[in-house]
Amino acid sequence: METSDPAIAPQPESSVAFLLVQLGFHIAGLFGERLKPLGLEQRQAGMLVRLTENDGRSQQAIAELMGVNPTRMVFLTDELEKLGLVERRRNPADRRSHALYLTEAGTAMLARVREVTRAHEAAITAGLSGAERDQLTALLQRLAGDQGLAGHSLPGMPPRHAGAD
Amino acid sequence: METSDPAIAPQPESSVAFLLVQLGFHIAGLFGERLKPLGLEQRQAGMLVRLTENDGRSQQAIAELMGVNPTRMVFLTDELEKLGLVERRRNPADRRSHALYLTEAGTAMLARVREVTRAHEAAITAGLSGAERDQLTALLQRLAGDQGLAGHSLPGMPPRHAGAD
DNA sequence: TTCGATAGTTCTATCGCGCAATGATCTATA
DNA sequence: TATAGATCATTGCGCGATAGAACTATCGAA
Repeated sequence: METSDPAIAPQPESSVAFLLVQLGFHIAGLFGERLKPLGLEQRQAGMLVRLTENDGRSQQAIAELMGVNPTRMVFLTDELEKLGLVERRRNPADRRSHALYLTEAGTAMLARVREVTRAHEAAITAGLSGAERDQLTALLQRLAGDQGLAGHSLPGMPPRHAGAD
Repeated sequence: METSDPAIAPQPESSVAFLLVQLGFHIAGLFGERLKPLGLEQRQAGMLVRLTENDGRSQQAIAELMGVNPTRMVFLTDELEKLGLVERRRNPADRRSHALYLTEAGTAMLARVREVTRAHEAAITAGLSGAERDQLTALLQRLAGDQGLAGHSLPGMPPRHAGAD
């Protein structure tokens, strides 16, 4: 414990926790910026991703997957439907529920989202070597595992970002 | 680039950016939880920390340091003053401005905040060896530097956290 | 003294969010 | 078949956080 004893490291800048929070918020905001040219918010993009993996599930099922309130899900779906990216269809087996499907435009948009995501990741890790990237990924995954974070639960992305200057 | 080619890593769970966002939000929320027994929010605690380093500066100066709106600063200062942790004093040289000072209670509270911060950091990094912690810190600092993040700009902490079940 | 600039405060509009109530529909049971 | 309770989606309402505009007091300069 002599290498980095937290008891003598009161500088928040050298704290893992602080750095993670700072980077997390910054990167989330940055991703929002990168998404703007596509006319999407983070949540909307996230929903598109969830949808491909779960095409045809009910709104509530998707909402649960995303960890969002059913009420919000209505609004979120409204927006994506208005954009023509998602389609509500009555489930003939249970006409209470709306099954959600990606439209063709939605699939195309998802491809663009994936491209943005790739560019985003590349920009973030541009300063690292491949080995460092792997190292970092492994460490972060360890932390995430320790904290009981499953891969699919996004707690909450900031809707907008002030610009962080 | 054969070790972790982003072009063939579409799984967001293995993305550095995604992990950082996920961890950042989770850890910020967790810190908020740890702060609750003290009766403080993250922003308030953050302001106490900023204040020790800048005792006697004007509200606006502190606001700028923290990257918050002057309007918010008024409210923030109000709260801390109501709690008896911070004191507004008129600056005799310029009676428009309010110089901010930590009270004795504020200094005591700051010590508790630091203790919580230490425990928080320890809990986050409990699963890492000292060497790994150093490695991770170095990598994160590199990223933060690459992103142009100065040590003092907290873009925005979430006021509360749903619990993330 | 008078004028423009500045620090802090207050007021107000906006936005995101969750809870509760509602209508439609399903399932179970008599 | 008919009725009761549960479930899905939707809508309405209010709360809390926030930023921008307007206001007051004070400063510095002409």
